Amino acid sequence: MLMSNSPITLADVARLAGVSKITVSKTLNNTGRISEGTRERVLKAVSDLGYVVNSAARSLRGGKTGVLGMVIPELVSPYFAEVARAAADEASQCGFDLGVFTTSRDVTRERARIGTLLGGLADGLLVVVPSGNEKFLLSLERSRAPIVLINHFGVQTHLPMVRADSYLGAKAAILHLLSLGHRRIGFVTGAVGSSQAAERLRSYREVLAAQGLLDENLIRQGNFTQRGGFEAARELLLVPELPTAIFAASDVTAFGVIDAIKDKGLRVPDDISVVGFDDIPAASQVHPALTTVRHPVQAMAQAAMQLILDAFADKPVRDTLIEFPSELVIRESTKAINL
Amino acid sequence: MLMSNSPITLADVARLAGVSKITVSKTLNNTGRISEGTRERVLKAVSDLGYVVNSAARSLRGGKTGVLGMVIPELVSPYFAEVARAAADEASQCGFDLGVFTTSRDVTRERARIGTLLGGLADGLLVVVPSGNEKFLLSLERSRAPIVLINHFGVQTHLPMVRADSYLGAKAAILHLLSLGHRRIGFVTGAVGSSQAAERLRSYREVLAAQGLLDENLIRQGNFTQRGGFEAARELLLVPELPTAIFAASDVTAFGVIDAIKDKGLRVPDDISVVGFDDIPAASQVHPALTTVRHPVQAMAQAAMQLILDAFADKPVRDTLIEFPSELVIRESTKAINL
DNA sequence: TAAATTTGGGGTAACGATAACCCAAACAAA
DNA sequence: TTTGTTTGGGTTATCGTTACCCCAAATTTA
Repeated sequence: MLMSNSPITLADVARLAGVSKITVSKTLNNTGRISEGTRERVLKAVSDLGYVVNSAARSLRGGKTGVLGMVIPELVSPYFAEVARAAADEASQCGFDLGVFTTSRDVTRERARIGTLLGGLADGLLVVVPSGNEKFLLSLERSRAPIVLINHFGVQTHLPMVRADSYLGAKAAILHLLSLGHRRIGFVTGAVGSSQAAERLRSYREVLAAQGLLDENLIRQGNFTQRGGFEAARELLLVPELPTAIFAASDVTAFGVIDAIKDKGLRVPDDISVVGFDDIPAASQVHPALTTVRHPVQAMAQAAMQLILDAFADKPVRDTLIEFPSELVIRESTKAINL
Repeated sequence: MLMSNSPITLADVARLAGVSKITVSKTLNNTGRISEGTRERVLKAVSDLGYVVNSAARSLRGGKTGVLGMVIPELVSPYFAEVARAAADEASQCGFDLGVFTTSRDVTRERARIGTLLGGLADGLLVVVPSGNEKFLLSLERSRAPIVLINHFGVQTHLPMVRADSYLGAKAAILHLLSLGHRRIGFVTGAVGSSQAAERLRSYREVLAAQGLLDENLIRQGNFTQRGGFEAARELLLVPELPTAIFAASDVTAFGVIDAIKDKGLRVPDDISVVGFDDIPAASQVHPALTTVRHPVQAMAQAAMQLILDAFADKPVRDTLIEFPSELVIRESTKAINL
């Protein structure tokens, strides 16, 4: 158990066990026929030396590294963090490790990075792009390594995709509020340019318009941050006739909205009901617990993993699109309107 | 720009440019003497073919991959997410990409994974261990690749470490509350087993005891989650004589505490002041904005990166310990006691 | 003019692991 | 006894890149 300064290779193990490198390799990979005695000697040598395979060498030789890469826009966003967590869990289940990278603002650098990753470091890639960058996707499409897009909308591509519906989930949320008797329902949007945010707003507009309840004056611009939600709601609460419910384009936004409502001396849900979107972990931890629309991130992660595995098995995955419905989760922040 | 099914190598570029592989390599790495004309032809071929170096091969040859690994206990914790973000920013500044991995519950697997990472995939490692696992650290110490421990307390090790003080920061927070006139100060602890949580509690006890104000009955157990903070505070608010301030062992805990206070019909900070710890991004986004103790994660990330770079440059880094003071950030959740 | 230096570029080998192939010995079948 | 088959294991070549060394031509210096 000495601290050797040079890394231990197969050759070192082979020497100690008195066999050839191949025999060690075969033992560790369970390929080829090895006698029980030899196997034990090899395993002991491996353990004594603390040998671990050099992934670079294995990768170069054509094997897998056992590492998958994931690219997300940012780490500190609870939603992306949750998506990454689900993916990491799922990858782990399948015997892979997941390395999470954040996208670089610089597209050229991003391309280079993806190249690096795919050039032997990772066996495959899960990419979450907020609003698809065309060039970026094109360069991705040219890679021969498995790549799965998550929550991608917009720019056309042949890459396999997994995503969650936002439209129907938002519709369910609005219908829920309507069923509780709410007629004046406000909306705080997500970030400009986010396709998901656009879908949620579109759903809000269409459902309320169908009921003749759409009032554009009850819509305020948010940006997926808590402060954004706070500011937007504070403005919204300045209208002459207050809404009895507010639908926020994300849970984090909803937290800001709730802050603003409480700050004005009103109560949630007694005075104003609030619905969020995403069902991030914190949604069930706040008080009152947040009624929200859940994106089935676990199922998405599973599907994405399956696509990666399929690609490894040379099954065709191009042009695959798997879409999951989002689901209304009713908690404590919504309540029937008090007449 | 054809979509070739086999990856493009140096040889392909060399063929197209009419030079040898070595010339291409030298051109790309700026080593050796290359004429301007040749350089241009090579660069054009690289660009036409969309060539990117195979990191595995480069790593195997003894070079660097340009990728650093980071291991954190969990992705969804705002504090760890923030630490990871800071590290990724800093790595990016230094020309590295940072892959974030979450620790596996299984120590054996963890060892294997670290081995994989260090076996050619990553040039170095930043490790955040919540409570140091001895075996794990030992195996880390035997690696020849640069490793930096972040926020490590407890188990002895020779690995270079960067950490933030918790004791003095907590002391500053308590002194702040005392200066505002608070005499009954509650405390909601962090997770059992966390060395950071223990430090914060120790500080609370010692400072208050020195003033003769320590009341063990005002201490409740939390677990670094919002719900934990909520439950703990709800219990705490059942004591006959209410505290006028509550110190929470983390910002997330503080959010739960605030929820509980508001839920009881009291106001923050008018009735009860609240102080958190960590200064996660959300702390400044909530309303009222949270008074808290900031861990200088950016500075820590910078220092950690510097240690990695030093190690690359063969400077001695063993047994280095860089500790940063934490800093009180006064916002809106604390207020002078109203008599 | 001859010798020394610079410039531009190529050849070879090696990093560590493993797939494909090969080869002895031992055993069974004919 | 001869032939066929299994068992256990080693040889060779290769993945893509780059450090080290070498060589030819061009240029400078003596």
